[in-house]
Formats: sequence, structure tokens, C-alpha cells
Amino acid sequence: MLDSTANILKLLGDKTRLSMIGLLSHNECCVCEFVEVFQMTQPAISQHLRKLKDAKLVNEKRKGQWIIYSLNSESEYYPLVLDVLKYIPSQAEKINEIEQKGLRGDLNC
Amino acid sequence: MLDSTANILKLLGDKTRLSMIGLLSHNECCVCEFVEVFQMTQPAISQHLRKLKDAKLVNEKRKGQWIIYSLNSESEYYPLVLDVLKYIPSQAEKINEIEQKGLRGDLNC
DNA sequence: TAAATATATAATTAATTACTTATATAATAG
DNA sequence: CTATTATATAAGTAATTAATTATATATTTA
Repeated sequence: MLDSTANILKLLGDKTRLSMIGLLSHNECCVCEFVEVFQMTQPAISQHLRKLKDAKLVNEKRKGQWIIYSLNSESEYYPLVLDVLKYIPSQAEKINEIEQKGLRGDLNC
Repeated sequence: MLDSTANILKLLGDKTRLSMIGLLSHNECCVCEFVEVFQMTQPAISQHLRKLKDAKLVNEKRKGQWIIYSLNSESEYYPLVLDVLKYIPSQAEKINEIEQKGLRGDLNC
């Protein structure tokens, strides 16, 4: 339990992944949205998502050509995630930003 | 706030430091006790404590030849620490262990 | 004051992590 | 069926982190 909790905290202890979790607490997101929000290469984003998925903190589902990620509320560590989210500002605006820039529409996702 | 929270989580995302914080939530501890508990070299322990101190998660005070570490309940992140501690087993037994082995007495601290 | 004890710091090394580029796979549109 | 779009994976590199050994500092005791 201590080791596995430490591993979850290590995952959350990266600002990109922590922000991803914050975003996912508001909306499901596809990879291309994260790429826009974080101004990071697509493989870098996919690799962060892979770690979150391996730890079962997020779920993925395919929707046509997109892979949609969502918070896994069934996770043993979901309550910890919710507790942690109390300590970061809302990430909702980051989604609004790309919607306002019209980027979200452009990406068709 | 997101970055600083991520940094705190990164610090807590190491099993040695997480266990240290768990121990400190029960008792103040000196460095030599951590050395016994974690079977790790003294410099390794001091370096972990340094990181926790730099982040102001712990306080140190000198008591004769010993440096006593304690949780800093004044920290902005103390509430986060308390939330996180709900997800790990009590570390109290680790102190009991070394007391039973008589080591704590032997060390005179 | 010299020896012993407790702790910290510096320097090095080993291990881990994050990111990049290149490539592969899967779905859709023409 | 080919081109395009979305995503994943692999391989390599750079950066960061954890641990070790050696040494320095501070306190206590003889």
C-alpha cells in the first residue's frame, strides 16, 4: 500500500500529468486536445497518458479515429485523486482557451 | 499553484520520504532513527530530509547532539499531507520495531 | 582539550525519467 | 485502394534523481 501510493503520487507529481488529471476531472479529452493545451509533441503526450493508463488512473475508449481519455472513477486511488485535485486551480479554462481560439473545432474532436 | 503542488507530490512520491512523513505524523524523529528504520546510509537519509525541509514540509530543531525532525503543521501543504496520509498504512509500528529491538535505547535518542 | 557521536555536505556514479525523432498501426475520406 | 488523420510505440538522448563514499561541522563526554 505504501509503495503503490508512492507510485501514484509520483505520477501525479509531474505538472503535465497533474494538469491532465485536472482537465479530465471536467471533460473527457482526446490526445489532440492535450497536444494543443500543453504545446508538446504528440508522442510526449501519449507517453504521459500511457503511464496514467498503466496505473489505471484513466480509461481510454475509441471513438472513430479518436481515442478518448477519461478519469477512472473505479480506481482504488480515485479518492486520492479527488483529494489532490482540491489543491490545484481549476484546469477548465485551458479547454475554454483552445475552444475560443477555434482550435478545438479545427481539430474536429 | 499547480507547479508547486506537483513538486510536493513528487517529494511524497518516493517511498522512503512518504514513510518518513508517516512516521513523523506519529512522533518527532532524529536522523539516527530513520537510519535504523530504513536500513539506509546516514547521508542518504539526510538528503531526503533536506528535500523535505527545503519544501518546508518538516521542521528541524537541535536537541543537544541530535537534530529532531517534525512535521511542519504550519505548511501551506500540511492539509495535503494529511489527506495523503489517509492512503498509507500507519508507520507507527516501524518505530515500535526499533524500540523492541532495543535499538532506539542503544542509540540514546 | 582530545575522542566519540550525530549530522550535513560535496563529489561521484548509477538509475530513472522526460523528451525527441522516426516509424508503425488503425480508422476514415476520397 | 490510397491518402489523410489520430494515435502508439521504439530507440536514442538529455536531464534529473537517488545512492554511495569521503569529508566537514557541531556537540558531548572523558
